[in-house]
Amino acid sequence: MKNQEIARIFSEMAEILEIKGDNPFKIRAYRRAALNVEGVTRNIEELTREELLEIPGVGEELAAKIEEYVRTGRVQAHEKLKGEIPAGMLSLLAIPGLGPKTAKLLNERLGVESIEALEQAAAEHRLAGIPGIQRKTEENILRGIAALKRGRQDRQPLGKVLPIARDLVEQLEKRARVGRIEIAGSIRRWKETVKDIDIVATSADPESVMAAFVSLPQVEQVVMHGTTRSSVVIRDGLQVDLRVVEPASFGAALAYLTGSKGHNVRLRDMAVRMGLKINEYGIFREKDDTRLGGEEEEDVYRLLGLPFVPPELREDLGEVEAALAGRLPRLITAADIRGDLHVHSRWSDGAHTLAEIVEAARGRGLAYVALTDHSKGLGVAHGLTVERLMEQKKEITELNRKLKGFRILHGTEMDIRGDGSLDFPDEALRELDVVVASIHSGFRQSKEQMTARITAAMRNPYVSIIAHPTGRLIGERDAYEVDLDEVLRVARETGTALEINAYPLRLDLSDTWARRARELGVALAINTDMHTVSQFDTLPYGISIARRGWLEKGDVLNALKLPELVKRLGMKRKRAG
DNA sequence: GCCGTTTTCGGCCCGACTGTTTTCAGTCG
Repeated sequence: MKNQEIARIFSEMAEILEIKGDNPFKIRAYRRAALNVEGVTRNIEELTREELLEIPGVGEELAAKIEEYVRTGRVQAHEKLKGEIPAGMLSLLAIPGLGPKTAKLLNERLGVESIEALEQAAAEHRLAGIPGIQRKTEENILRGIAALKRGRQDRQPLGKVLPIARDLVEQLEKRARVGRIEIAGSIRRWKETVKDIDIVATSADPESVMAAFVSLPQVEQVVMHGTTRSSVVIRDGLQVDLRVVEPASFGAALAYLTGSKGHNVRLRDMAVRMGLKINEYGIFREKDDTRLGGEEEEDVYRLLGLPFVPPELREDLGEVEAALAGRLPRLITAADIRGDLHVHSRWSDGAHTLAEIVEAARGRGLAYVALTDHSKGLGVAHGLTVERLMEQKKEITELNRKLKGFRILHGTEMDIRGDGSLDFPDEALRELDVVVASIHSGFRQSKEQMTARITAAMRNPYVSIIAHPTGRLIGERDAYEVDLDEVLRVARETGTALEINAYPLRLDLSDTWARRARELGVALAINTDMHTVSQFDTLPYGISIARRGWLEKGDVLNALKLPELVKRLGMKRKRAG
């Protein structure tokens, strides 16, 4: 997939155009196209000209550039632009607070082309005195460079940031007189990684809230301290933005701060065409500035004639069009999930007994779990031999006999071995209700080998689900090379489901691939892969990925009631004869 | 460069904060 590379080229072109001082709307067009190309779920190389033009923000010109890149591996206009600015100048834009205008100015006046050269010039106070630059700007640039060098992490996993954000909200509620308060931004959209924390609140005394905010104990640096808006950097290098508005503006501010930027631009654009104006204070009639709404987020959508768009969909990836056409999906919710099809017990490397797992699952409203302990190939995890698998079956049968309104399905998380063979023979698999198969070794194999291993497993009539299909650990380990287009094709062909793993560092399939799977009619299972009962509580992360992938209840295997699930699992075996 | 129940040309989302300025440009979200 060249989607990412093309997106990077377009956004680099936007940056160069910005430095050159080109038409701002043209720059915005490149940015928007870059964002949307990145979000395209299909392999962009396979799209026709007509399909390229359907990407929001891609017109004839940019479609031609995409085709040029697919064909030749480069974009001439991009090469030409790169030649028009000094090499290295783009790197300066990575410094927070330093934009294209200043980068250009510094380059013209001092000839700096690298962060190191700029740092030295600033340290020698050669910046102050350039028109528009005084001592403070010089200090800010040095601070920005220092922050960059500290390895200001670009994006951090949602699973790490969400608890921190919730804690901040709790502390603000305790220390300041806030009315309504909510986490906004990409956290509220449940993006798998986030760059900063956005919080919006109401208060009768905004300035005191700001004062309390910038003096929270975990604050390391105050970036900005205004009367209604402040920014701080806390431990872990996370930036936190707080915005305080009047109660009448809470909904509008929440919508604005939730974004995404692309989504907001679309809404505001629609508003302008309707003679309305949207900002973070409300939605107004343009001609006389009358406020029409804004206390609730729903106001914004209602006044545009749209149904409420759930935050998870607000990425400008077709949700505005779908809302206009009345075709928004009825997204799956936590209440729809009836079971968990990927669960480990003490039989392999889990921490709990079957009874403890059942109790925890029931306590969370689930009606079934599939016990899927590891297979023998995974020695480090005490994988089960066929003999122990059959012993386990006895225990499950016993326990099921005593249970009312809950069922343990017998399964396995079977290792797909390095050579592509499976860890259990069909005679053993036949005895199980659910077979989850996954890769645990040979992560460095070629794309062809990986794809062949997974598709071979899917062609086994007993394999029900492929777990964590890309093997990634966000921020720790990249996904292995695998042709997911081919995996999806074979999944559809064989009737195999794919997993959305709810473990916050996994979350694969990812949102965009889940959406593609749904479009192809491939079933998904949202599983926790739990090893301790507390990990049942990661389910919301998996559900959020499913929602970001536009999934409805009907797309998800473990939203089925038990009898339907059992029937569905049997279908693949029957088809295979 | 994109895009159209206002338009195929002429628009294109909107505001807070900072620093350097005396009314605004740059940056960010």
